[in-house]
Amino acid sequence: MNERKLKILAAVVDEYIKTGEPVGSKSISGILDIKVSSATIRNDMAVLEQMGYLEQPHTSAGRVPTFSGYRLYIDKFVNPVALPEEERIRLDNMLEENNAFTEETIIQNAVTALAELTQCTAVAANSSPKFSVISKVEVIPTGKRMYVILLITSSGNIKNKACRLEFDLNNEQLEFFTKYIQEHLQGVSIEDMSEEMFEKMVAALGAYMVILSPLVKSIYELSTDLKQNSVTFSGEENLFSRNDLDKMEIVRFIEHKNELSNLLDDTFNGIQIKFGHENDDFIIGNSSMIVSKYKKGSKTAGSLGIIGPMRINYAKIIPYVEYFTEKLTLLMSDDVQEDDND
Amino acid sequence: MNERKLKILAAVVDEYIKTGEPVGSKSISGILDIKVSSATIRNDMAVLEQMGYLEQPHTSAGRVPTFSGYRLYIDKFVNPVALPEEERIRLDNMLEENNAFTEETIIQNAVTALAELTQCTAVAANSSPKFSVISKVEVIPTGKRMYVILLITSSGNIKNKACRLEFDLNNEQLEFFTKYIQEHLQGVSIEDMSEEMFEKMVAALGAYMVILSPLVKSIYELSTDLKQNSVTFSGEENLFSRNDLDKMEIVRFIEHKNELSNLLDDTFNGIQIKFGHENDDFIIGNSSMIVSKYKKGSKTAGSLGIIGPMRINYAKIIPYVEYFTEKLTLLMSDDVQEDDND
DNA sequence: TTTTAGCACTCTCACTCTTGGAGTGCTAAT
DNA sequence: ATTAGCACTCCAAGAGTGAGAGTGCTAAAA
Repeated sequence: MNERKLKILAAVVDEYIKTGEPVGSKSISGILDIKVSSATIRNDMAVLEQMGYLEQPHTSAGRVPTFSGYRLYIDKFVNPVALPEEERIRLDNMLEENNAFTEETIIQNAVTALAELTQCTAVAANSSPKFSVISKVEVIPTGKRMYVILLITSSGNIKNKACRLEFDLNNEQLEFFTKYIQEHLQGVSIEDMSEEMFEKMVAALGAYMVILSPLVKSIYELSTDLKQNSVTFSGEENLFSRNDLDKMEIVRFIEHKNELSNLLDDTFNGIQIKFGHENDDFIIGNSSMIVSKYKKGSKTAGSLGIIGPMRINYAKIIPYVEYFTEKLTLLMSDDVQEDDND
Repeated sequence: MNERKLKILAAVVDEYIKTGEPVGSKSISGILDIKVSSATIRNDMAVLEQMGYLEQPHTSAGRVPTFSGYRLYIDKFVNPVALPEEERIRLDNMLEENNAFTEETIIQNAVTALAELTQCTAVAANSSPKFSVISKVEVIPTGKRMYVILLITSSGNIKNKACRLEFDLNNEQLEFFTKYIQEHLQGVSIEDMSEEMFEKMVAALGAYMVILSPLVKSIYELSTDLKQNSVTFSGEENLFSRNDLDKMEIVRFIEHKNELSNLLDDTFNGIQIKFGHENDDFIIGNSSMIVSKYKKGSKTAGSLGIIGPMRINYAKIIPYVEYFTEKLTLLMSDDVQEDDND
């Protein structure tokens, strides 16, 4: 593998990203700055194919990059540049749209912005709620035997759930229960809320147990909601404008999209690029996923990224993903700080 | 138009619904109980074509029903039967899944169930929140300068919004404001909440105006959320399994799906069937929409229905849509009654 | 030893041509 | 009013064709 071969590989990838057509030796010789004949390039391309970086759709077609080809290209030739100041300001504004104060809304904004900027499908898997604590529990009567449970976390996540009881509670009962669960839940970390904990709470209710246990059950259900990694999407419609996907692949994606919360599992930091069907997978074929992680304090709190065609402008997209995840890490840490000050 | 022609039309529609292929005179003569030759049927079909009930994709193909053909077929031959008792019980259970006590969750269940039962895309446009009143307003401090506004309506709709102030409120201020908005909003109908009303409220805050107006603004935003007809979907993925749609049509649908809230505009009661591209439209071509309305008290509160291929099993689907809307009307009225007893 | 020109070879894509089948409309007989 | 018969139309699928793009190999040139 020499300098020229690398350059040829880069040229093939570049051209393929641009046109989507297999690239032939002749067009490369036109593109490359070093002047060698197409025959020389042909020889080099044959070697690159043997090395596994290129492949031919069929005998007399040009070459197309393989997974490893893309990888090498990205490693050697994509140097993500820092975004210019004005672009960063623009992105910051996008994150703040619609008075986004809570984690949920900030992430929603990030995903929406990313989808818009890249014209791809953007996705975020947020597990940050798990690391926060219950900051507020309220039980609000809303009608005949109807009660709303309200759970607010230190990260600004707000969840509610309606619950119907067998009997109406009198003021005393309601006050007792509210006080009871506030004492037991406020300040408790979401991660620590277990089924056993709620079972103990029910048991400790004593005489009130029968009447109040549905409320506890509702709270338990809310807490499992909070524990779940939430996966947020935007720009799913951009999948349709891609003509390298047939309907079946899109169905497959939509049906399995929630499995994308797995994208948190990998332990690497920094930008990661995954190709569809490269491993056993949850990504669509012919697609690549550019994703990075954000943290809350020292813990990984979630991932943010895009899913686009494999022939995508990596150099343009990577800085966006990087910037957004950095920013999210910052914003999440703000929250943490605020909790400490409380 | 005689008896036999009607039967032929019905047979054509039935067969076309079954196979999706244009239907020829020969296959009809095999299906029909009255024994006439294919030549006779050919003559009748030519007449039916002239009358506008059938059409030919091309000269030497069989016949396909037109819009009017479908209409006539539905009017004359689709007699929706009442669902058997056990089926109704099954549907009732589907509506109650996941402890659905609020309008929102019940409608969500109805849409999900309908999509599952019919393998189509189901949609509901609910404007019922407009007819309810605010039953509860709460302002809950959740952190440094952060407050959550909680709005609960008599129909069980629960909305919340986070809001960040310039300063922290002390207990006195918070209590004052909570009391103030509770007095002004609780019991007020959603329909009556106008921008002017909120402007007056801000003005009346006097000295507190500057500090508290962001809270009022958030409440105003929540109230406009409530006023919006919410459109709920389920089974959108079923669009993909249809092979009479290309990607462009699906994109068109997804991009315009929120305009479907218009489906409330028509004033008819009972089951309505609309065909795509028949009028100027928001429905996909080749599709039909089977929709009916549900009421709250005496007012139309929303619509529920499905969007499927034009060649759909009307006799099977219509009873479902009918039953669900009847049931929704019932459940909505329960709510109203409960309010009255309050 | 590396590069290049030349050439035969391969494969696809777009196009045309052909053919079989399904279905019709018309006519004349029942 | 119905039916059998027949010529006609049109589509869909398959077979065949040629142009074009690109390759690999060989032998000569650098």
